[in-house]
Amino acid sequence: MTDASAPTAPRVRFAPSPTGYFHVGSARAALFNWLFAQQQGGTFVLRIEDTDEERNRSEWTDGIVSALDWLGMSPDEGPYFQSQQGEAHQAAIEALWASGALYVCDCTREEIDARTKVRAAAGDATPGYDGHCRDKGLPRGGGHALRFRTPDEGVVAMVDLVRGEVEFPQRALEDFICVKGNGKPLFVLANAVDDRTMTISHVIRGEDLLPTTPKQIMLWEALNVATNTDLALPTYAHLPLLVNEQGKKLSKRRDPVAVEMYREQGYLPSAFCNYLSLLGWSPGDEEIVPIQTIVDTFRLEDVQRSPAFFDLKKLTHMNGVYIRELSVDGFISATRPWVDPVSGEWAPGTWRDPDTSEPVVAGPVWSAERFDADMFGRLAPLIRERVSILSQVPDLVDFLFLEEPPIDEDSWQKAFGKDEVATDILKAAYAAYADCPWTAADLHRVTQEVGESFERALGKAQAPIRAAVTGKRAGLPLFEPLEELGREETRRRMAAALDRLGTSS
RNA sequence: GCCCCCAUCGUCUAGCGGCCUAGGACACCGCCCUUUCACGGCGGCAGCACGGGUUCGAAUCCCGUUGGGGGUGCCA
Repeated sequence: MTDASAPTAPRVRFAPSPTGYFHVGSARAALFNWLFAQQQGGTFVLRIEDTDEERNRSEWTDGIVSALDWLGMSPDEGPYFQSQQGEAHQAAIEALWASGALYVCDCTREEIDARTKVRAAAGDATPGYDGHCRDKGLPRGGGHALRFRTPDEGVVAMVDLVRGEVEFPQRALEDFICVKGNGKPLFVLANAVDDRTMTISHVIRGEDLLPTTPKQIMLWEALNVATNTDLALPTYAHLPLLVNEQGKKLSKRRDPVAVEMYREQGYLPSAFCNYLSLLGWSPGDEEIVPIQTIVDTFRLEDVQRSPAFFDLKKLTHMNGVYIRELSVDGFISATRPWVDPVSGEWAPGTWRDPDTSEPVVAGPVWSAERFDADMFGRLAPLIRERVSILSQVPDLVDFLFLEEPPIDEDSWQKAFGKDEVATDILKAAYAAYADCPWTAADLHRVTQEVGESFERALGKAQAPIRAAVTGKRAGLPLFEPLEELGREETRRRMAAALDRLGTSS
């Protein structure tokens, strides 16, 4: 038995067009749809709007599906493909035509623009198409487009869950094209028809689509009339745009918008979603909260109406917090693709920027044989505290897994450039390390003693040793890695450094 | 040009008429902790765009101005 008064579970859809990569703005739209569906016990539908007839469609669709999967927002239904809704689209077009909602227009863009210019000169600022072909009664065919006849007076009013009441004066709404000359529907029509066939209850999308909403509402109502149905209009919710530091809509050209890139760089999906949820919404007192808390407290009505700047610094900070909250084992397995890729598994370095065809991060610099998982595991707690994105890990441990430490010239200069005592300390430590007990604690003590003999604090005393053994001036605490490296290799590197300094050991 | 949307620290936000001499977070700047670097702790800087109303009382409501953004394709 169904209770007519019981609210039906909402059906929302995420409807991206395949473009080769997954845009962060899309990810945000997907997230808010997903959150709403989760909370309301609704259905999250994925619909690929692929009517642009492009190549590599399946590959690009795979990208969307796997990106959603990575983010933990796999759809309950779909993916459906707009390109496979041809029959429904044609039926809708025929019904609209039969009901007289459409008319044929044979104007060219040039003709329309010319007339607009003339009108402007005459002081009439009404833009857009002027209804030139409205009553010409042109026959269908001949490669001509079909326009939707809009009323001249009145308003289209809607209640947007985010924005409240919004009204559009009809006189500003031109007779828009909804069927191309080739008979295929335009986005505005196809999108609305698909929402009807998929019985979508809530359309949650970016603010950039707000201006097309009145057209879709008119289309929806015309479709109801034409097909003698009474499908309820979906409830709309238009999310604020994600913008760059200039306050402009995130653009593919100059902003880092590919979600794949964030994955490559080692952002955690949990942190990424948490950050995205903060753009235009707030969970309250604490902003770093589990996804379930977000699901529970999320309300479309609370979504901010103004655009939000996508702040990489804050995202990165939050990612660092999430990394530090990982268990040691969790950290090790999360880091694995960056330090020890397993063939067949996802690995960084595989995704190419569609514009440059370049990978965004490089893989490990050492060979698989040199990587020591046990050693890495023992050092993991020290590493975990020092990275905010996972792709920073290799740089912290490379010296452990390479034959020779990669010498950073700047660090070398800092360590030995102007401090002549540095070489003496290195020499003294080299000697002291010859027969001292080889544990981190002992190395700590012995190094401190060496430093004291030169009236140098430990902070100063460890610097030349660090440069000699790791090639860098900053990194993990020194003595644990030295213990791992072993007496022989550590002293070998110190001797090599002394050689390089032109001193004999 | 026209239509639409928006307006709290540099940024993301809390605030939904009195609890606000406006709270938090990121960033930034100090100090502390410290074997480097980080983490962490403490402190600091910094905001209700402007002008009119409404009200005993306005960041909160209304109007206007200014500023910003989006849309304006036989793209989606």
